[in-house]
Amino acid sequence: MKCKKQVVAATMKDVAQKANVSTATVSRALMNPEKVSQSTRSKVEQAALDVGYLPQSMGRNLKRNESRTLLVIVPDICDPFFSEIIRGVEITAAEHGYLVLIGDCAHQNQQEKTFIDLIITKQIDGMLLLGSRLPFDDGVEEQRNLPPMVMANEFAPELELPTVHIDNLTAAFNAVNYLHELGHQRIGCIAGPEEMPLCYYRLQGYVQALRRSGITVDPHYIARGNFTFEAGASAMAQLLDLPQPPTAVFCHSDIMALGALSLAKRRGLKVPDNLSIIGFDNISLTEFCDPPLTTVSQPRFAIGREAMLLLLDQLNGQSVRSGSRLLDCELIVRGSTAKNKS
Amino acid sequence: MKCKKQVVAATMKDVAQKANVSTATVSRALMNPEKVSQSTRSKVEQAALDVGYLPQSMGRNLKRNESRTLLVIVPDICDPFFSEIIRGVEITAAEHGYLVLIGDCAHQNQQEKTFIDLIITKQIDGMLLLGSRLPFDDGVEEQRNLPPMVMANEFAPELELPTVHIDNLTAAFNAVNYLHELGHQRIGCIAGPEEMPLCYYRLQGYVQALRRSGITVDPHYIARGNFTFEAGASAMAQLLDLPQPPTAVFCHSDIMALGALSLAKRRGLKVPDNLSIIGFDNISLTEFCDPPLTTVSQPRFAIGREAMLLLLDQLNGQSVRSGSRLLDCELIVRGSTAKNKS
DNA sequence: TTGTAAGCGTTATCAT
DNA sequence: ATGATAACGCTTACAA
Repeated sequence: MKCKKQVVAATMKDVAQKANVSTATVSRALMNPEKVSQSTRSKVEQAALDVGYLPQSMGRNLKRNESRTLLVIVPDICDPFFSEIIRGVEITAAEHGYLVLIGDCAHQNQQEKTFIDLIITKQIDGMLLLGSRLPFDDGVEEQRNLPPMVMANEFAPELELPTVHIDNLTAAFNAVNYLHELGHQRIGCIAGPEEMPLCYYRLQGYVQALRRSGITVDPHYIARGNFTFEAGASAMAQLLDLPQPPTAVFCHSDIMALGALSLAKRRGLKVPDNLSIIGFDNISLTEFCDPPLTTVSQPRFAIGREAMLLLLDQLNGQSVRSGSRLLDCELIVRGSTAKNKS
Repeated sequence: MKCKKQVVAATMKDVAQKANVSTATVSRALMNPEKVSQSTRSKVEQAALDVGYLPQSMGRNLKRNESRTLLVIVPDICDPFFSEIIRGVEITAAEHGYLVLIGDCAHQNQQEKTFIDLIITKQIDGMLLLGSRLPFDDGVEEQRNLPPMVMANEFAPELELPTVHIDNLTAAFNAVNYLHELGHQRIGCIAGPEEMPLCYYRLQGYVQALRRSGITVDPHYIARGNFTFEAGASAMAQLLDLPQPPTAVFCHSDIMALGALSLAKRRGLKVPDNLSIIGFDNISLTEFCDPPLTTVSQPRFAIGREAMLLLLDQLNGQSVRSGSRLLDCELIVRGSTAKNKS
């Protein structure tokens, strides 16, 4: 029996014919079962089953003027930090019948224009931002009305978006404080770019922890890097070249911490014996490197999930949950930190 | 001037009114400019510009019975190996006006059912498989007619799909041969699951390289793991427990190689002095670990791009390019391999 | 060359 | 409780 009766997907008309009712009734029976009689309901349900009917989204979406698709803007899809957030986002979206498009900002090819077009052409109902900037020119949002948006992981006060985030300041504070408890006095910081709000908070945490410990903050002990391995290495070099190099370093990301670790080793330093290093994010790399990295773990899956829930709330017109969600994070102590022996 | 004239996106009707023509003419002027007079064309173009018109995909798609959206099935979105493939896929798709949905198979939540539903409900026009299996029960594809598909990275001969891949056998052969050239005679293999065609080829490459070198293949030197760090470690343990443990190991993936590396270190072995290790994939981790891993590099971005091009060809009804595409890969020699000193 | 009208698959309004 | 009908935005015969 090779021939297929039904080459194309079943439509509502098919169900209607099979059940001897109108398409309107089919729609009601399936959407608002309480609005049809018991008998027709089961008649329709049976017919739908028989022909293998599933509502075709394009017709429905056109009528409802929605796409049931969301866009998540990712600064760099190849950065492992974002993978698990994305998974949280997608699973949660799927649970609520939404599809998710990934907007990768790292490459030029995904032009800014593309994203705004997705909005104008009604291909997305909402956006989830994992970076701190809108993925198109400022000012555009004044001309166009933007769809519901939520920000996760980063901050952009001027956008006034619901946000899912950790307490970066406290996390950094605790990390640096841990180094101080280990007896370190000269503690450096390898920070991310100034323009990232994230980094501002983490730097403040660093500063406050030092102050709290009665240590004077020396700007020379603060090096900047752009979240790459190489930047971490050269920032570390910069710190080690100081007359009194730090005995411990707090980094704004694991990748930079790994770069710092690598350079320290190249210079013949033993980690953690001569130098303690703390990273941030707890990407899987940190378990496997040598020594394994002490770092701050963020609940990445939960960040994705909560952000999506916030977005779904907006789409459903519910009062925006609570504005924002603060999630817990945790200092994971591994082998890259030790008591100060200098 | 805060009030917005146009709260909703401009439709073709708006353009038609502005240009004093019918919507049909607008459609023609924009789609088939040669079918309208010079004057009306510019009139329409101007009007479209004025109202900021972009075709709304839902209307168009409904009419054309397509979604301009593709689905890429990823075995595990958190496996860094796939990230860059996905980037190649997305950029190429965007260049051709297609959107890409990511189907992550790793978690249960993304039920198999979901994927087949995307097909039935016409939400996707085609699929790109990064694993060797269809993401739903066998047999289903006999009842439903599946959309155009392309496979990348893996193999499934029975599906008879156009495929983008490297020559796994030769790559493995060269890697193992390199170990032999370094003087190693007892060469182990940490292989992936038997049911992955990929692993069959890599194992064959291992076997053929040994034979070619006149080395008898000892099945005890072949350990299996499921592509996780832990599996790599326990496979390594198994090999080291042999009466005559190998002096070099070829691994089917970097992650397993890192597991092996970690265990070897825990047992007090020096890599590469006492043991050489080769991985597969060249994920970014391999540059940063200690020692950096010798591995086989795959052109991941190109794999994604070529696969997408193949899929687009099918969608355009062009004769499927060439059936399949074979891409080059390369042995990257780093610090985890050295001359046999035993 | 251009306009009219039908249709894609749904849902919503209005009768019945 | 149900059915006819119009509508969402776009494309395309067919007519003019």
